[in-house]
Amino acid sequence: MSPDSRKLPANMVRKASETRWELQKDRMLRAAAKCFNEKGYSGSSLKDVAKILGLTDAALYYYVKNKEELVYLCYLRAGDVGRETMDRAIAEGCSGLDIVQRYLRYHLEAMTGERGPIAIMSEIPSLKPEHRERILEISRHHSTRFESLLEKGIEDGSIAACDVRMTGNAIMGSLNWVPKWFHGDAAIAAKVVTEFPEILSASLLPSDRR
Amino acid sequence: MSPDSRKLPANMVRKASETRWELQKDRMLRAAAKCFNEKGYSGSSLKDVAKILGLTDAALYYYVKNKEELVYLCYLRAGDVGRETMDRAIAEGCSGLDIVQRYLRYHLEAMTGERGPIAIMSEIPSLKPEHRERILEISRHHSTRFESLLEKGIEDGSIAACDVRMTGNAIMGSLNWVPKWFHGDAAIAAKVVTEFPEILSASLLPSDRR
DNA sequence: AAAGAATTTTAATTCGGATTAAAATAATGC
DNA sequence: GCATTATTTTAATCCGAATTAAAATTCTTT
Repeated sequence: MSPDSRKLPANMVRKASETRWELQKDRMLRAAAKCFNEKGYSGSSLKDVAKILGLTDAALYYYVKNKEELVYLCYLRAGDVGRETMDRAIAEGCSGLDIVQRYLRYHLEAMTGERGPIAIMSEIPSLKPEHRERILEISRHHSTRFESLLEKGIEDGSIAACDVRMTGNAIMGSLNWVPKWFHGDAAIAAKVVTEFPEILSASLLPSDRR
Repeated sequence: MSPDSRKLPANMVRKASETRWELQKDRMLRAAAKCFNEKGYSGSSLKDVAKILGLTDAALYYYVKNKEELVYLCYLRAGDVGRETMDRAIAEGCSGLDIVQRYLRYHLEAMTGERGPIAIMSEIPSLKPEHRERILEISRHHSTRFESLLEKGIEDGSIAACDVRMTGNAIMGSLNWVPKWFHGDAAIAAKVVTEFPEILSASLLPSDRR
């Protein structure tokens, strides 16, 4: 039985064993993300994921109910990273353009750094209905938020007028694809983080800021 | 037995039945591309693909040896489209920038138009070794070609100096992702074709051309 | 309309990988 | 060190989807 399904005395503080469980689970989600990014959801066996962790496939069931939940959690985690990096960009940035560029940088730092690998949400249709709806909602919400950043920039004059839908798709598509070709090289990570925000935001610059 | 494995008298001209076979096979590859893009390679059953064609799963074996060959052919086809559109851009364009923009437009026209859907090469690792090597080679070659277009542009002054590797990754990533969210709407297709080349090539413009 | 070829279906068979239950090992609190 | 809980493994079982072979249907040609 997994430790979080244990009954705890109401006033008891959770301790080490649970932290370990969470740490292991997070390691597992990152291992899974790596596999899924490389070989796809159904193309990755639980044995593949377990091997990265030095475990047996059956051991994974101590952390998740089944494989579908494993992807779901990977996608949730990816959604968290997207939301958090955007939150931070909004908190720290000033103009619309500045926020967009910060968001791109923060998200790229997360993807290529400590928190990576992060799962590409490329097989949402494989999720069971409730999970699929949940992830779709998160995904749509993130896109919408990004588009409103663009609108904000257009209003404050930091971003040139554009079709925010298309521009959003173009920029986010490039971002989403990064985990497909980035495989952990630190030197490349540094380049990605500095170059990508510039490249991807170039089309946003109003003529007087170029 | 499939018609092209028949022995034909050396001077005999191939005719209708074979054309039909090829047409059906092409329909099948497009149906498969659609499934694979949506649900991934292993996530799509042959039954899924067959259903789109109004066939039974077993019927597909009249056209391909097995499922792996089906993906392989989808990827080959995607490679053809990439190569052809780039060929055409090179033949018709003048400056490096012009060629890049044409390539993007032609490729997007193909993806969103008659020739689509085109498979995203996202599960190359699932291919068997020979096929995988072949596709990797095609894929790498295409990237390299694109990067040399960027270099040509930098030399002829139509493109600003940049890291062609990163810039190539950024642009091609966005392009590769299009089939993930584009699902055949003609009005959107038109927008994609006109907007994307501009958005994606914005970072290439030298300061005097902005 | 009959013969032969092309195409598809029906009805197995096969196989890998997900899942489960019970047992074994490791860790922790007392 | 003992008892209890946490974690992992072993050893099945189960199931769906790929594949195959033979039969049925459809198409072409004459």
